[in-house]
Amino acid sequence: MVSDSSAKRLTIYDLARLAETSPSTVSAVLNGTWQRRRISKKLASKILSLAQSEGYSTNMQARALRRERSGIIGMILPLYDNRYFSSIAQHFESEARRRGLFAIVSCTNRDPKQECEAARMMLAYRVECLVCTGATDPDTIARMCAESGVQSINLDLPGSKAPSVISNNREGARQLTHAILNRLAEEKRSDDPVLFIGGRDEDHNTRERIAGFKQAQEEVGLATAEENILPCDYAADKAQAALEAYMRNRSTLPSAMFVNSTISLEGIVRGLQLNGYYLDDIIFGCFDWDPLAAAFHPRLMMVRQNVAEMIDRVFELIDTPSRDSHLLIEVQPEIMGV
Amino acid sequence: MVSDSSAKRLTIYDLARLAETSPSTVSAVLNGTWQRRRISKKLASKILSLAQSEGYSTNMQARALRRERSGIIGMILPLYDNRYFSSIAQHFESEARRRGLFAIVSCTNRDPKQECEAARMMLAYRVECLVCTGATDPDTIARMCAESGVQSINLDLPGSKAPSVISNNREGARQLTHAILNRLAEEKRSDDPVLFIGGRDEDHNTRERIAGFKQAQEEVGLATAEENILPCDYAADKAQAALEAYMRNRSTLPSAMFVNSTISLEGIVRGLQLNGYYLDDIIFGCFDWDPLAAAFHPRLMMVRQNVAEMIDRVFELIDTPSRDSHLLIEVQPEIMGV
DNA sequence: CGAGTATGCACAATCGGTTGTGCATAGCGT
DNA sequence: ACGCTATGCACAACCGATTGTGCATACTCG
Repeated sequence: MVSDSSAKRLTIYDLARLAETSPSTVSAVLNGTWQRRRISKKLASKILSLAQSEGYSTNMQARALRRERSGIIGMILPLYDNRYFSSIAQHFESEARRRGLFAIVSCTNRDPKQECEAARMMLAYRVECLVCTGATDPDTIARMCAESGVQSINLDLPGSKAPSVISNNREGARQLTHAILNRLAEEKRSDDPVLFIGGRDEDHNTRERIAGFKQAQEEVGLATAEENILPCDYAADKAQAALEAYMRNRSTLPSAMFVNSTISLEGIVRGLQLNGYYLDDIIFGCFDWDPLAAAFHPRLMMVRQNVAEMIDRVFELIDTPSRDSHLLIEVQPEIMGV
Repeated sequence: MVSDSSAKRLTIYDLARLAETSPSTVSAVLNGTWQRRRISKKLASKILSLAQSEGYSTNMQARALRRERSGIIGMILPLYDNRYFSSIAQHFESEARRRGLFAIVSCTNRDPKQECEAARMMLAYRVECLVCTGATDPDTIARMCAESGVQSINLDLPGSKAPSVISNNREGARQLTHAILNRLAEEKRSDDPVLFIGGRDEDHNTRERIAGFKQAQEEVGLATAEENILPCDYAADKAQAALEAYMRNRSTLPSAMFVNSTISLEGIVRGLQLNGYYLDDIIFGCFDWDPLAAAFHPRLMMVRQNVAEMIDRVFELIDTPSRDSHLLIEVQPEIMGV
């Protein structure tokens, strides 16, 4: 049984009684609008020090109700458990705080049902804006928001019913692939094909990354065999299984791999270790960034998405909303470890 | 400028008009208390289907105000960016959801000021309970909560003004140290000392882990030299610098290290790679768990704290609050990779 | 000294639900 | 036909803050 909050909390009515004034005056003082309302400095400071000493705290529910603004901004997120998403959550929170907004973040486990449920909750709490990160079905949520007259913004994965801020996946993948190819050339292994593994081919980001992967190879006069592209889903186990299946048809490891996420990388590395392969010679490019992984492997290059800038773009959209629901803002990621 | 929510949202008054009944009846129906209030089934279903079709959504601020219960439960957290804390946030959220509570989580960057500020915000939003995770100053927050009549619970790091749920750090460290010593014995390197590195010696968990570290060595008849204990703070750079300083006085790497967190591990691995050391022979025990890191290193053992059980214990305390502010519940972690 | 402005504050309506209470009407038993 | 209970709902008072408006009193100027 959750706290009975037996200790009744101080209200502006209590403060008014203590200061021998009216609730409206107290409210004006606490809001800083007292000069506009011509409250005397003397009374104002009396009320302020009373509020201080008595530990008054505004009831945000009452304020939200009356103002018809909750002061809350929401985000739904697939998971917290990688650097990319956790960094999104952190930047979002601190930027919201900077603006006097209260951020609430909900994890929805890449499950459309949970995404909807979370969005419904956030709308019930009257969020002023909902940022929809990596949603499997961003358009449904955008529609729900629109029906409630709430602004929504897609992040990481684009949608068609609200503006979207995403990484430039194609260009990032192109650069990462070039970095891989350069390494191969430096090590005189240019003849070996590069394997692309991880992600879902239905998802926009994976498709773009595959396009960038192919483009880079084309740019140096290489063809990309379809058998070397394995969008086996993100999960570690799936990637591990996909690589093992791939290896059943060949005798040697690929010299280089483009791995579509750290979670896929986990499965791949684990599988290779289990099968007794020596990892350090493999050139890895991973479209994701994890400094601990980067520390471990000498030939691991990683794409670090520019989360700070992405969140900045999101808040710019919040400040000056766009009517264009197809607006797509792409942010350039950075290649680490080249 | 955040959404003007120009599209006025439906209220129970609107629904009452549409259903030709009164707001109180609508409210009773939507709350499921209509049988108690002897509303006819016919009217009830009429209202329900109307609410459905019109997309009504309860204004939680209004409900919270009237009920004097927000339905919100809060958590403050140092960071999201490791597996332990992100998993805490996720479990907390899903358990809260299961109970019909709305979870809000705030990152406070291990900064006492931010912790206070976040707690103040949460109290202003009238959270029904505040879980204080890894707080640098849990007692201050516990006091703030107590003054507002709000229950608070410490997680991960204990406090003295509210019940605490933490890992059994000493026992976990003892077991991890034994695992390290066993590996050393298997590999005939028992004579080499084990280095303890990372964490802050002011913090309860680090002290306990050092105690467990010493205890395990004592149990097999080994003394622990103080010079082999380096609580250099958690940060990667600090750990890297501490190890480099340590190495200046010796010619060979330690055969085994007890690393106090993944963030410290990052600095250590990076430093060793930079200095050209071969990592795979080193036996690492890390008091923290990261499956990607575990995949990379063949001799890395990790302590996985039992987050699911810790969160269960937290909610048990919420269900049946304890008056004993010194209550300390310790949960056994698991050693991975032995 | 009287009209006009400035100063300092209080009143009361309102935001959208929730809930104790009360009032009709219908149904039932004798 | 009369009293009694049961049924079905509406009324109105909150919860705690915000804000448009209005009313005194004090001050200013001609």
